[in-house]
Amino acid sequence: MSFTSYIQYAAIKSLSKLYGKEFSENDFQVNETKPEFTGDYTIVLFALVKTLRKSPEALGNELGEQLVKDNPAFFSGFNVIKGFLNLLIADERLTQLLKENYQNENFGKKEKTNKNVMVEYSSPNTNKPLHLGHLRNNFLGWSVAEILKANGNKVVKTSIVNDRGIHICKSMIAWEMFAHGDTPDSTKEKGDHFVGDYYVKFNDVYKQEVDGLMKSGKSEEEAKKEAPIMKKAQQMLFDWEQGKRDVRDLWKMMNEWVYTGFDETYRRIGSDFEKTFYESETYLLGKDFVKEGLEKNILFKKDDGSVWIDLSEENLGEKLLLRSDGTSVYMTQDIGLAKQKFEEFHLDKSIYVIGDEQLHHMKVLKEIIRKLGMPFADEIFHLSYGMVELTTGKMKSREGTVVDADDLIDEMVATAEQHTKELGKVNDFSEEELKELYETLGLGAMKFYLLRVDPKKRMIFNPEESIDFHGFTGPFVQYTYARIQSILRKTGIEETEISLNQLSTEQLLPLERQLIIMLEKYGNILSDAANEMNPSLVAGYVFNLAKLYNSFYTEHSVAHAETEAKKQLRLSISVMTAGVIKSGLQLLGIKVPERM
RNA sequence: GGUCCCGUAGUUCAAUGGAUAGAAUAGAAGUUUCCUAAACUUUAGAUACAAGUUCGAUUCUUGUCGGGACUACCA
Repeated sequence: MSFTSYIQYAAIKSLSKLYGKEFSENDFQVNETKPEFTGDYTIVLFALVKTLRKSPEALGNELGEQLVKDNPAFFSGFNVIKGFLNLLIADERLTQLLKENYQNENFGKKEKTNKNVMVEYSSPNTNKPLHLGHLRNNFLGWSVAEILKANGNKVVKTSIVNDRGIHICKSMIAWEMFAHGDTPDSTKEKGDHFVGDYYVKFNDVYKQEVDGLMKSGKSEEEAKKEAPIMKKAQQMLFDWEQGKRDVRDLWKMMNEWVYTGFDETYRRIGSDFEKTFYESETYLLGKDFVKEGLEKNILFKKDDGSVWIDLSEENLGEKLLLRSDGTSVYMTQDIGLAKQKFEEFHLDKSIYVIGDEQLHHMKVLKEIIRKLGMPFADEIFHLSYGMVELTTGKMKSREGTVVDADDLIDEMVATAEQHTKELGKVNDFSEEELKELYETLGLGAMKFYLLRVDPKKRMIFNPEESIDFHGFTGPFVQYTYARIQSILRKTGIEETEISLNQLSTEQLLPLERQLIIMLEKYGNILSDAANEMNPSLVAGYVFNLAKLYNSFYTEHSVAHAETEAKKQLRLSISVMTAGVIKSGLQLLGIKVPERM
C-alpha cells in the first residue's frame, strides 16, 4: 500500500474512532506537503470542517493526535496550519522502505493480471519515409504499451500498415516514368526515402500539368481531374484492385523497399510489434456487418445504392459506409478490423494511438460499433495526441518543411558525439562503446523531448531546444544515473552487498528523507501514467528525482560519509534512485549509460 | 456556419477546486584542492479579457477576443 493510500486509510479509521461516523476517501484529500511547510503529507481539512462542525484548528489537532497515537510506527509528528494538517513520516518507516526495496527491480510495478490490451501505433503509409510526427506517435505508443505492462496488463503491440491506395500508386507511376530502372540498391538510398522521392516527383509533375491545363483555360477542378499523371495513377489503382499481375508485382517490390527502410528506423528507435496488419489484407473487412445493419434498420440505403448510417442524434451527421458502386470506405474496414482484433486476441481493451485530427473519425467509429450492438464498443479507446509543429509553423510535405525522422536521429546522435568529445570523459572507450553511447544519449534526448509533454496537447518542436542536453532532458537524467554508477564502482558495492543492519539510525537529514519519500511515490506515478496513458508523468517524475538526487549529491558525500552507517544508508538510497531512474527511463524507451 | 481543442514568465512546458501558480531555457550573480561542473546555489520574471458559482478558481459555468483541428462516395 502506498503512503498516500495508507494515510487515507489511517485517517478514515482515526476519524470514525474520534467522531463515531463513517468516512470515505472522497471526504478529504491527502496531498504532498508544500516545501515551505514542515511535514511530508498533508490532509486538507476544509471539507471535513463542514460535516463535523468543528474549527479547522481543533479538528486538525484532534485528528493529528489520534493518527500519531494509532500509528506510532508510521507518523512521528504533526502540525496544523489553517485548514491543513501536516504529517511527518517516521524515520524508521522510511529506512524500512529502503531496506525492503532498494534492490527491487520491480519496485513500483504491479502484479500481473489477465487483462489483454492491444496498443495500435505507428501505422505508417508506404509512400514516404517517417517524419517527426511519426516519431511522437511511435514513442508514445511504445511507451504507453510498456507502462501498461508495468501495471500488470498483457499487451499486444500492433501496427496497421497502409500499404494500398492511391498514394502508393502515385509513387509507383512516378517510378515507372522516371526511374529508368533505378533501385535503392543501385542508388545506395534507404528504401523508404527512395520511394518517397518518387512520391514527391509525382506531385511536382502533377502540379506542372495542372498549371499547364489551367493556362490553357481549364478550371482548377477540371485541370486536377484531367492531369494525365493523375489519370495514370487512378488507372493503376483500378488495375491493382483487379489484381493485374505486373501492377501487383511492382507494388510488392516497392513496398518491400519501403519495409526494409522502415525496419532499419524501427530497429534504431526501438519500435516493435507483435502483430502487423496490412491494409491490403483488411480493406475488404466489414462488409458482412453492412448487410446485418441494413436488416436491423440501423443502416439505410440511398436511392443510388450507397449505404449510410444516421448519427445526427449524436451530432455526428451521416456517415457513408458503402459507396454506390458497392466498394467500402476506410470506416467500413475499421469496423471490421476492430472486431477481428477483439476476437483474435481476446481483448479487454483496444487502444488506438492516432493524431487528434481523427477525433471525429474515431468518435464515429465507436458510435457505429455501439449501434451495431458489438459488445466491445466501450473498450475502444482513442489515445489522441496533438500535432507537432515547428517554430516556423506547421510541417507541410508540399512545402518541404517536413522534419525527416532519420535525419533528425542522425543529428541528435551527432550532437551527442560532439558534446561527449568536448567533455572528454570517456576517452578510453572503444569505437563500439562510443557509438553505443552516442545512440543512447542522442535517442534519449529525442525521446525525452517528445515524451515530456502531455500527449493530448499540441507541441512545438524547437530544433535548438531539442538538441540541448541540459535541464529538463534525457541526458540530464542519464547523467545522474551514470554518476551513481560511478560511486558504486568506486565504493566496490557491486561485490559487497550493503549491510542493511548497519543502516544509520541517526535522524535522517532533510534531503535523505525527501529522496526516500520521492522514491516511494514511483508506484503511484506508474498507475497514474497508465490510467491517463500519459508517459509525460513518468518523464516529469524521473527528472525531479534526478534533480533532487543531484542536490543531495553536491550537499552530502556518499563515499566519504561521516560514519560507516551513514555511508551504508546513502549507498542504499543511491542504489534505489539509480534503479528507479533506470526503470522509469526504460518505460520511455530510453537506455541508461554506465558512464558518460 | 457547425462540432471539438487550446490561450500560464521573453520562450518551451507543469499545476486530482486548496497554502505564497512550479520547472527548464534565455538573463543577472556565484560554486571545482573532496564520489563525473552534461552538475549545484542565489536572483528577476506569468494565469488573454470580463462576469458568475464558493470558505477558496489556472482548474468549473457563461460571454468576448485570439490560435488550431475536424466537418470527403480520400486514405
